[in-house]
Amino acid sequence: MNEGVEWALHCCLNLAWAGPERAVTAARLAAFYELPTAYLNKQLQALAREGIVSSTPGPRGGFRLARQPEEITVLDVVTAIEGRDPAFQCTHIRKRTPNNGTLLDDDFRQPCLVHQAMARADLAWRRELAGQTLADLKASIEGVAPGAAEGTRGWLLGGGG
Amino acid sequence: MNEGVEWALHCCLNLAWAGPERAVTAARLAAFYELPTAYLNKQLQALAREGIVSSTPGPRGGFRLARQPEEITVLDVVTAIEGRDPAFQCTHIRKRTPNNGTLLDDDFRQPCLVHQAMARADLAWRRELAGQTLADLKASIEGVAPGAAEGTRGWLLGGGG
DNA sequence: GAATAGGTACTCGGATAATGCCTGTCCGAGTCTAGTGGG
DNA sequence: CCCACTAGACTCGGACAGGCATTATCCGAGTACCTATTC
Repeated sequence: MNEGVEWALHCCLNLAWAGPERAVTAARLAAFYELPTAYLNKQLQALAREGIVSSTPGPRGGFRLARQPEEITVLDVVTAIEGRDPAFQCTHIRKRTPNNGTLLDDDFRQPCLVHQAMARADLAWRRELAGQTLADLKASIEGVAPGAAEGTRGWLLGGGG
Repeated sequence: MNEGVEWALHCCLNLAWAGPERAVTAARLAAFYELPTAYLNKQLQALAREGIVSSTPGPRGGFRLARQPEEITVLDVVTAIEGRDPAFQCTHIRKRTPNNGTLLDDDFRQPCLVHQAMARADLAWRRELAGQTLADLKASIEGVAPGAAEGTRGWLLGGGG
């Protein structure tokens, strides 16, 4: 799985803590985790394309959450980075079997059951991710780390290095 | 996800249909789906290392299932090919945050909640795959394609091309 | 003093290289078989 | 006729290149701000 997924999730949480008033630049988000700025910017662009964050250019520009944290699921962030395709790609090798005369032609009217089995697992994975919003994650973290919210917000918006 | 997963699953099913009496060569399994023989052999080696199939060298050699289909889950096959590592790798960027004085040190005694969220999804995925055995899959296919069992066995063991 | 035009600095955005993993291939080690010669 | 030996062929097994996606980077388009000038 793409490494940017982890970056995107943490950055979205940070943007949630930063609040919607002011935008946070990619450089500042990258500095927070010592990540390569330009590459993180690429991930943020992907989030912007999917309407998860909104970007504003120019001075005082940067990124902010485009929706409320309650309206953004973890799945949204993951699919924005990874794309919509499921991990398991059925290449239909089953249909390349020899002598379809022996194997009934009717066999191939049915969907590939191997594909179905993998699709079920993929669905369970997506369902689990879709069941958690950024707000849930944010609340959980604040529960175990009360200082995280204000501390992160202060560092991102303040001038501190 | 590795393309070999699809190959391995179909090949394991074919080995189940072929039965334990005679081994099936990698070349024959590859010919069944028009796959590159040497590369499929590589995947079968991975299955052999994990004890899912057993290999016998020499003439009349080849591969056969090492266990009963009831004792092989889809997850077993997937992890044999893909490895045991979960798709999401937590690189702990959270621990690289600046000024740990401001952010409470206690924060970092807790496990990363982003990681936990992804791990829960991974667990759901694995649980779904572990819930299905090769025997289940085999029975489902035989249900919709009654000729598959005998047809496949005949092609694999017989001399037909 | 206030408004405006211009310049400047800053930000995102997409186009462009470098790296690592997956894909694909090859040849060698080991083993069973078949044939051959001898008892 | 039966057995042992030898040669052969066949199979897996791991070591060796190629292609593509991910990683990383750079420069250009656009915008807001600041400054200087003019009314």
